[in-house]
Amino acid sequence: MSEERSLNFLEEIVEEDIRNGKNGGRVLTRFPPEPNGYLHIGHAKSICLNFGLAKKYNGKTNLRFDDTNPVTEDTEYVESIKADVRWLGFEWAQELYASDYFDQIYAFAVDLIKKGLAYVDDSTAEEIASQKGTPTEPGVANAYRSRTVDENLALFAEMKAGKYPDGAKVLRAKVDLASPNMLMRDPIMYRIKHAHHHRTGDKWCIYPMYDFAHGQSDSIEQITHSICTLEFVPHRAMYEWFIEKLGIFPSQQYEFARLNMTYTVMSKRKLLQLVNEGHVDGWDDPRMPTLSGFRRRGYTPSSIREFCERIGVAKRENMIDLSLLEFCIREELNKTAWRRMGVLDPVKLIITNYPEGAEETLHGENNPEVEGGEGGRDIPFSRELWIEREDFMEEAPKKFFRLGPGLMVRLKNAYIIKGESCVKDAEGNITEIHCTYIPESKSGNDTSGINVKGTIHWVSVPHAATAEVRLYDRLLKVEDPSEEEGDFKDYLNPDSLKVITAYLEPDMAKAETGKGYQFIRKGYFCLDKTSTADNLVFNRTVTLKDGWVKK
RNA sequence: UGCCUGAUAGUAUAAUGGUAGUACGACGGUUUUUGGUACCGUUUGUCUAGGUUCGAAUCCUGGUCGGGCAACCA
Repeated sequence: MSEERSLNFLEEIVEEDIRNGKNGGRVLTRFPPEPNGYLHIGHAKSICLNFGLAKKYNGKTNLRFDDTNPVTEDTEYVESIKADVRWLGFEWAQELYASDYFDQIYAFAVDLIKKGLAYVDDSTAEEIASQKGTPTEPGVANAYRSRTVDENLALFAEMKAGKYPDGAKVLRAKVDLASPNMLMRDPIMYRIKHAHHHRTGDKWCIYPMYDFAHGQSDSIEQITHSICTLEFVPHRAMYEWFIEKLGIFPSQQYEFARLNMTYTVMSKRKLLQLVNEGHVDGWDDPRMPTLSGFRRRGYTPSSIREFCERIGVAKRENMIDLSLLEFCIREELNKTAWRRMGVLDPVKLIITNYPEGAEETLHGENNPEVEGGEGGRDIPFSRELWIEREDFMEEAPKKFFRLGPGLMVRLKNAYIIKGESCVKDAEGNITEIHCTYIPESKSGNDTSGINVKGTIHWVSVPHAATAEVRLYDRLLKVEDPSEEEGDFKDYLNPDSLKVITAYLEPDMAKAETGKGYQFIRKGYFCLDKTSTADNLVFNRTVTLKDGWVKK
């Protein structure tokens, strides 16, 4: 029942805290996206970690939007993020916004000014940058740093009141201009932005920076374990400094290594570029590593959760094989997807000894992985079939277990046939394959005594449903574009999408949205959101694992 | 050249001073009306040099290599 699994380092921390009675054993985490883009699979790791940890230790998780920069954020993103988190299968305790705390955070700032720990600086961004020094040289103080508390109080109030234009002044923490940690060299707490905020409207013209909003929000919510990615490690000193000086609830920050995956990019900036420059169809293009992209591609929430579970979590940089994600979705779809036949690269097969005009109805089970097959469907059969072009070879090598002159193969759920000949056009392309069938070899009723090594899929020509099928492949040609010369876009895979017209079993006209189908021997597919009754559109989620390597 | 981090098979991740294990991948086999699935097997690893110890992936010291840090972004 309870399998012995070793704990990851975050679980160890939490268990240790519980053992020590820290926070009364309470566990409260948060998932804190900035609503300035769509969630991707890297966020899924964070979501699974935060919600998973809370669930495991009887805690809760808040969804908090880190909306402190009004110029990049939008409610469109808020809505997509909520939908994606729910789709992944998680329910948050509270939906919160950093902007809900603006009054409180402002009061915190006033408190620090009164304590002589914050000051208003009139310097330009360039001046502040140069006065900060470099990693090897300390920064230097300017005259504003010694302003009196009263002066700072008055100036800060004026900043809030809108007396100054953008960039005229900032509020800075008075920490240590010589700190080896650049972030401690008097970081900016507030900047002036006369911008409309998607939630607070025009109430504010000053907005807190990340360092003076995130930890404060955590503290206000009494978050016990604030989990973020490694690039925030140097921020932890500020996180703790503010909490200590403010004397507020001591949330604690812990960092893990973000997810990187081969053959894709994960940064919001790059994903935005792909969308804006039209390299993809939008945020939910099935090639995108976004959750909406994976959803449209046919990935299930449970497969992504399983993936997040399997990749583990640690503090070292990592690059996960795309093949692990593919394994996760195949593993699930193999158990759930209904089997159907679809010919993606059709060539006509004529059964010369099957009567012209005749047809019959055969049967195939929906899912061989399930006891009883989950029912089945009727499959029309006739004299002319579509088969896969690659399933016929005029001069077949030894271990080619498919069709060729004199070679026998079984038509899935139907008869054994024997290849006879083929017809070619002027260029030598095969246009028609002729074969004969063995009437007593009918599937389920085979008295022929013949054993064949191969089985191929097919679709009856007069009965076939026609569909547009989108074959997706990896976004990039290389595992890691950051290891290559030049821009990541130089490495976009030109074959990441192939649109073809395929012939499917007529039954596929009744395909349901959100359900995964296996086109036998070809892969897993799902109905695209643009599909209509007149114009069926399928997306390939992933191919089947292919053990057949041509010599 | 400052500070912070990290380093275990190809990729991830365990082993918390006591047999280096698991998964994915790759390769091979058995079964198979999907060259899928399932099952079985093989393969490859503790960055390096010292030290402590009966015993080191683990502790100590030096080095090497990777990632991060000087946004009025988060």
